[in-house]
Amino acid sequence: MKPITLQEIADTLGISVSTASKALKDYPDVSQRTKRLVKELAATLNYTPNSFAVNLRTKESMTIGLIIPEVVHHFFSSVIKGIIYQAEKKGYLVITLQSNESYELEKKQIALLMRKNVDGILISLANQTANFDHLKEVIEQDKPLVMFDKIAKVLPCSKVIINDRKAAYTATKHLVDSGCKRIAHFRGPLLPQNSIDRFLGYKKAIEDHDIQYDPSLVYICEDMSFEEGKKYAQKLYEEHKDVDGIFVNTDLVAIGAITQLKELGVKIPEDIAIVGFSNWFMSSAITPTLTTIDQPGFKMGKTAFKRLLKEMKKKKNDEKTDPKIIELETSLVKRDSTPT
Amino acid sequence: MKPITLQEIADTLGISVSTASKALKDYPDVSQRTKRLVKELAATLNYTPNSFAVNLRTKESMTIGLIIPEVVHHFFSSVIKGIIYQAEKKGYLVITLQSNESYELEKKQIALLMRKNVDGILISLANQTANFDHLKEVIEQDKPLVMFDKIAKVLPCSKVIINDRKAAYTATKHLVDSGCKRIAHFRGPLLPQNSIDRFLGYKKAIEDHDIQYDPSLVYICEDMSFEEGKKYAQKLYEEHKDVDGIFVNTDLVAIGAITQLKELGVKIPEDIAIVGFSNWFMSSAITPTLTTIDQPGFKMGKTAFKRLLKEMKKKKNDEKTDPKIIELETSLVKRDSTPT
DNA sequence: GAAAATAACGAAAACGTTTTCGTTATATTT
DNA sequence: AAATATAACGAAAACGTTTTCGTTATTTTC
Repeated sequence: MKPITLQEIADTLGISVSTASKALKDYPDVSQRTKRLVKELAATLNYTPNSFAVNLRTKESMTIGLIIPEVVHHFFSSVIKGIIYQAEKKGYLVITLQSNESYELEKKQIALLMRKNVDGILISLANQTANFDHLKEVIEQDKPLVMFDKIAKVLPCSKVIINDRKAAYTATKHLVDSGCKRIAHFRGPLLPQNSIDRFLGYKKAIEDHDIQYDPSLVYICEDMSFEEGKKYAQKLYEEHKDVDGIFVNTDLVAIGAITQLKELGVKIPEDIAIVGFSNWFMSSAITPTLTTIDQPGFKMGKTAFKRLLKEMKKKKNDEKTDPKIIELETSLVKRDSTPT
Repeated sequence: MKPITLQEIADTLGISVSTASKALKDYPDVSQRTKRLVKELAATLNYTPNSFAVNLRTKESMTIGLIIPEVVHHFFSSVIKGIIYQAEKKGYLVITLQSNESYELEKKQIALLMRKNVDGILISLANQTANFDHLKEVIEQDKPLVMFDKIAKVLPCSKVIINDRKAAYTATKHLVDSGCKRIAHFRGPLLPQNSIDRFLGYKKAIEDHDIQYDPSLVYICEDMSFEEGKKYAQKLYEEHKDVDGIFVNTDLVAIGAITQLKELGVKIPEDIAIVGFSNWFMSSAITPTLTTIDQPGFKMGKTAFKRLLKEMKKKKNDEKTDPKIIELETSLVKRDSTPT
């Protein structure tokens, strides 16, 4: 019932705690015979080191913290999966917290993780976060920190991202190349950098191809829901009969738009071509299948953890690491919502 | 840079570590004056207790483990959200692991969590898990354990579930009440109890209403994907022209089926009525909107943690708790895929 | 055969708290 | 004034491990 301790192993073997400990960790200054004895006894007694004591001694817990805006989200849950997968592979556990897109919560959670002495922190920012003092604090305390996807460019820490602007450019350019002359954009909220960058990519792409930028063709989706996709598709249909292409900030909204346009009798892609963003699994399921940008969530999670691990190791050796920005490749997935 | 310790506070105040500690925790045997002094200094120095030391002393870490078959899943991610939400509210952190539906991984992860000395464990079983020795071990070690959704009935621990059989009965009965005479069932894999129960509920419902059970109307979806929904809808359409209702194991498959049937020109709900299971957010988005069973994931997560917390507290007071089975209510959400 | 090297072990400090139990000094009761 | 109660503090053990540094005893070297 009571867990076995080194003390007990040492006692039954008539040796000291120190040699018992050293035997288990194959120190050179303990005889083969003793090592064998200790290891055998430990195995039969099912000994496992008390992790609390180990943590206290070694000052590390092999645990990292993860703060994410929203767990119930196809992209973020893929990232979580990647992080957990990679962490477990390397012997680390992950404490997950959800900021709910709230700055206040995010701030509290950072403090919480610092108090818990996690070995490192992974974070994707809440939309509401505009002040970064809580994160600066983390960096100043020399706690390894890696941001992913929703980042703050100004912070001196490593980041794993995609090039939203470039991807949006590619998506929009694909519409242009498909023959679209008047292209609308359903964008996300004003704050997070991602939706800004995607908007800028869109704008650059049309301007580079001699299409006049028209602000009235840009619709802002506050909560990026299916319903908003339908709503703005309806509005677009009423306000701009001449639009022949839409670049949508995210697949869910795009699918909402497609649903509505289909009901209005609009032919996709003949009348209006559509490109989404994310490559959500449903985008290959609907009719027509949705052309989109593949955003590698699982890989982003893996990469972010790998980077964090590197920084945690460096820290153990009292080495400094320079912040690194890792840009993951995205790709255009051509499907039936754009003409071949 | 170096974190502040009680020792340092005690030294600068010229008192002992013990009084410093007691002052912070409002022990009665320390003067108001000293308490004030210690608290003020602690505040200005930004003192936070070293959690590793606290863990070692108190033998608890205010951390629980969570093992879930798949993170990227609308229902499970809702449960996770509920767990994290409730746990954080009560000062607990959650270490999440993913079993990937693999028994071997699940076993390893249980061992891992036990070694980490989490205060309790929450688990939803992998489909592959048929042997429960690893969980019996947990119970024997007197570590609080609560199962949810995918449970093992034989284990003597608390469980939070829905009544799959009853819910499936309700769903199928709704089809009968809507006038369906020949009702098919797209079920899940053979192993997990949930798909068995849903099948049994379906079977009972039709038999209770004098409809002959016909095994050829039951299709097994191995991975419960959108594509399988399409595939078996196609098959059903070819093999059984007379079917006028389908109860589908999960919304995603149901939506696949609807998609395919629409393409075949089948009218929903006039020709074939459909009921799903889960109340995934997309089920209110598609056309026609999907009648389904609402499965309260977030609430299940909250409830499971609450139960675990109760058992953890009891354990601290050396009290025993009897396993309790908590059944959450489900409800039929009537939408357009069944006749009004 | 003395000096030096090596092998094997243990004592003890350290990690930072929490909590029990004494110990003083003062205040209260008879 | 003696006996008792109370208030305020500190010493020290304990949690279980890791790791440094001595200490033996044995072996090797010249």
